[in-house]
Amino acid sequence: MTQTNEHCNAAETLQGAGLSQTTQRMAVLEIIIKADGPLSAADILNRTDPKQKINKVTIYRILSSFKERRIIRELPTDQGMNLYEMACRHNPIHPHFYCKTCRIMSCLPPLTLSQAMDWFAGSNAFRIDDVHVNLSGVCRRCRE
Amino acid sequence: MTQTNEHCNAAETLQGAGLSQTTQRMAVLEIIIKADGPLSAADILNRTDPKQKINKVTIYRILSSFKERRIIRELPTDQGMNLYEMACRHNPIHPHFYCKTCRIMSCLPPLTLSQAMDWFAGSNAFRIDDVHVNLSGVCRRCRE
DNA sequence: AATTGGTTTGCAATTGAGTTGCACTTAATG
DNA sequence: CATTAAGTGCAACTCAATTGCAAACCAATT
Ligand SMILES: [Mn+2]
Ligand SMILES: [Mn+2]
Ligand SMILES: [Zn+2]
Ligand SMILES: [Zn+2]
Repeated sequence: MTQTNEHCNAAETLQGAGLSQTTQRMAVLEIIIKADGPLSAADILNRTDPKQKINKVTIYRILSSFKERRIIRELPTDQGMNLYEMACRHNPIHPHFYCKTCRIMSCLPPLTLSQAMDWFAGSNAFRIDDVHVNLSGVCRRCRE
Repeated sequence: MTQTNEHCNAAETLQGAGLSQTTQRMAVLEIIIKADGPLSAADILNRTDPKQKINKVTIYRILSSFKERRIIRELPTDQGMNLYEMACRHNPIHPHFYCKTCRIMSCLPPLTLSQAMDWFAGSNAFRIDDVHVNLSGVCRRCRE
């Protein structure tokens, strides 16, 4: 239910993605690696060293380039903002649970939809109000 | 791949949900029922009768109350806006495909995740870049 | 019919996440 | 070091969605 990405190394990850190793990128990546759940851009800003605060715009640009290079995944919420988590081999794609009250997104174990249904039927950990399954990419018409 | 909700009746639906039958609510609901895919608030506004244009705020409030009463489902996109579709018995919950190029969201047949993987592996209809599975509701800690 | 009170709508102003333009700074390379 | 493309900070901006408030609507009484 929590991310187990303590194995990822920020410097190596940047190098592997062909991104130069700036202090801002290192700081943002280390915050995401250390996090025990998905973070918003504001969460990341709040966790930066107050002595060398990174500009909000820079954080958005870094997140955007990390996402593009598949270092992180972007998780849209119903609340009009995105959350981010590591997309490394230690953190395979999985469902999430977003609590509308405390606004915390929890990671769930990877399951098929039907397994998930069974699991939730027998679980009272969450009261599920909504299920969203969304794929995105480029449709056939737009590729030709 | 398209919605088959031609069976839903706007007036009955409002009555069943305990909502009074105003001209604005009827217009919005009929637009969503007739649509052949999920619509944004702006899409709905564009489809209202120009002679009796409904205010944008009213549309948001109507969508909000429909969502609350489970008449419609809200589908967040990566693009910072929500899409809406009928949540009636004729339109069971299912995955969606959002094309980042033409910005059209297509409805996909209901499948388990593993079925979906197989289906997509053999299909070249879409180039899938992202998969999001999100549940939301209220967590245990927030319920007690 | 007129009165009442609660609900719904319209308009203007506002919020807040995310973006853009441009000048300044920094990291990588020789 | 010196050069230069890449990265960053700041201010202004965009745009979906929200809020406050007054006017309009509607149903239920008098
Ligand atoms: Mn996760
Ligand atoms: Mn759909
Ligand atoms: Zn909670
Ligand atoms: Zn397309």
